[in-house]
Amino acid sequence: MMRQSSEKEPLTVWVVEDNASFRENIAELVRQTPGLQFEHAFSSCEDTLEELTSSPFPDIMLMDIGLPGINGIEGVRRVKAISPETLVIMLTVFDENDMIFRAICAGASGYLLKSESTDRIISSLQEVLNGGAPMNAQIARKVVDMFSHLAAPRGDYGLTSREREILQSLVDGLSKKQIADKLFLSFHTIDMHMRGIYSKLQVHSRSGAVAKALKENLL
Amino acid sequence: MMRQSSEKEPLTVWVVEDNASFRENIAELVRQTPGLQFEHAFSSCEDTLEELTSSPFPDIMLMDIGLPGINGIEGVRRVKAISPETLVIMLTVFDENDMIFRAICAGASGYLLKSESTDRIISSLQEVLNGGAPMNAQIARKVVDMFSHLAAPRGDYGLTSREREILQSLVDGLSKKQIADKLFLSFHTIDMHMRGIYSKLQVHSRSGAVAKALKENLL
DNA sequence: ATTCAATACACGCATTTGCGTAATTGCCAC
DNA sequence: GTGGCAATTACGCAAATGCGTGTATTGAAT
Repeated sequence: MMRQSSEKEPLTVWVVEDNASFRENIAELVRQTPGLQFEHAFSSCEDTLEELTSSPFPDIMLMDIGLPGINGIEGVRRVKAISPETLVIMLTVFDENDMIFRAICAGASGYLLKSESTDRIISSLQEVLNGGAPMNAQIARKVVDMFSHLAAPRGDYGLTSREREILQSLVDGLSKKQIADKLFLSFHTIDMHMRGIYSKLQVHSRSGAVAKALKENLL
Repeated sequence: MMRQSSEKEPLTVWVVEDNASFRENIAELVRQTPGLQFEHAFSSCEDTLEELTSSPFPDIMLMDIGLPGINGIEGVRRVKAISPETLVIMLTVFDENDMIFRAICAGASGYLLKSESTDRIISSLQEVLNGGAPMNAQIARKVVDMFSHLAAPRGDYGLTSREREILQSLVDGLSKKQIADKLFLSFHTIDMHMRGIYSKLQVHSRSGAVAKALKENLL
């Protein structure tokens, strides 16, 4: 974070985009911006990954999603695998939910539409370096919505705190005896509590309980 | 979304904030903004929820996180439960990871620091109505980072397809005998495969295997 | 041709589990 | 002050599990 303050050198930027004119537009834009140093432009992930084996890693990469061959999603994943410090901003014509989700999961730090103004694209480079995650408002909302939908509603089966504690130990793979030792309780007590857990969760085995606990995150 | 274009009436805004002076600041700010109609200010979630039972629901709510009694997180949850259409923007002095996460999961559409400029706060109201998710750059990044960490990289332990098939049955809570019947195999064969699963996953019990399978979603 | 991994089946045994049944203690509410 | 409830300890037993050890077939890799 705040990389620009700790380094004097200009920030290096690579561009990965198969459309030649758009690629040149961006490149020119970066060249004209003080503090940024345009280094390479590629038309494919393959070329980019190749270059990564022999060049110093760039600080920022602007990457199209709809690339021929290795697409942008897989591209970010591979780039981040080689150079985790490189911040990748995805560029796309679509604002399709699934793509955004996958790009972010693959390690992208920002997600912009190609229709954004050039000013916005340049300012997003600053933003990402300052620890931000440039994305347009609608995309930000989708991310937030996905997050809240993804967050399981934590089903409550009326487990007591003791039972939750033991359930956690089950998830950790402990046997009744081990749990008893850990909690300074008798083997029989643990056995008893597990019966309570089983009946409340409506399962008949530890694996069933563990599965239910993790699937509906009850801990 | 895009509510302002479909409705002529000014957008109603409620403010929930225990600090009296900050509350009045915001209220005044809203009053002075054309197109927004300040309706109520409350110092607690309890009062707010009470009012929701008798008043028409507001379009937007600005809510402090650090409230006495019912806190902001629980507050959003309850407000959204009563009025899902109301867009809630959280206000906070802290930018603590866990809080952001919980607020978003509870249904907040935006997350701003109290240190933001008043201009920013007003513009965020427009932003949220336009389908955005106003949050400062650092917070956006944290959300994105949480997302990517949350997306399990589907660890591969070199399980064979047969082993994955059996692992799935374990997650479903079947016993060795049941799995054997289901797959038309001998009990012993299942036993054998489970040993393979255990050694590859480095666990020593079915619950351990189930936990690992679900935590790192291996299926 | 031979090694290797995956698949399949088998015996034995110590340990663990799931469950029926039962009793005691502490605490909170009515 | 008593009834209810969570938490605790307890015995016994059939069933299931985890694991050491062994054999055999198949297809892919070397």
